[in-house]
Amino acid sequence: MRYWLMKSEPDEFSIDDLVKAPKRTTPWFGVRNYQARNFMRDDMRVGELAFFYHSSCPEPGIAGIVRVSRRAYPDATQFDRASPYYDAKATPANPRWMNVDVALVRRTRLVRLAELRATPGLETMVVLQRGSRLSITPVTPAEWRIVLRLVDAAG
DNA sequence: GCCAACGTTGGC
DNA sequence: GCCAACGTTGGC
Repeated sequence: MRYWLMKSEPDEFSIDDLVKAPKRTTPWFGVRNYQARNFMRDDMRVGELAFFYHSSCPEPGIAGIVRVSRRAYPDATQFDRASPYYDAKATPANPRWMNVDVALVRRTRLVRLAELRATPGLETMVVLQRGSRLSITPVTPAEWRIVLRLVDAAG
């Protein structure tokens, strides 16, 4: 049982979009980085929990908690010529990109990046490392507990 | 808009 | 297989 952090640009898909989504569930489509894909394809299991992180926006930070609700399967957008995520080298017989589905556990208060950085015990959290750009990163159980306390604190 | 950091591409 | 050039990410 592992923990994760998953980045999304709120302009593209925000925690509020997930709240409004059918069954409060979404495919985590559009990942076009092999390392992040491999985490979904090889490691993420139904029931595992992840922080939903807003990136590339005025207030980056953790905005919610989600649960993996379906194991990885081919990302439909790679076959869609109209999609910005279309990949000409991918075919249904030979898909290149995969996604899991995630379901909302709960929206949380926004735990800002600066707050994460200032919190003892999170110094080695992958997402906080210099130059870290990976859109899906593992979170250790210890980090998960620390961030959960932050999430539930008054702020 | 800037730019550091990183990933990918492609010539050789 | 190397590595320079280029493109992308993402905080600021």
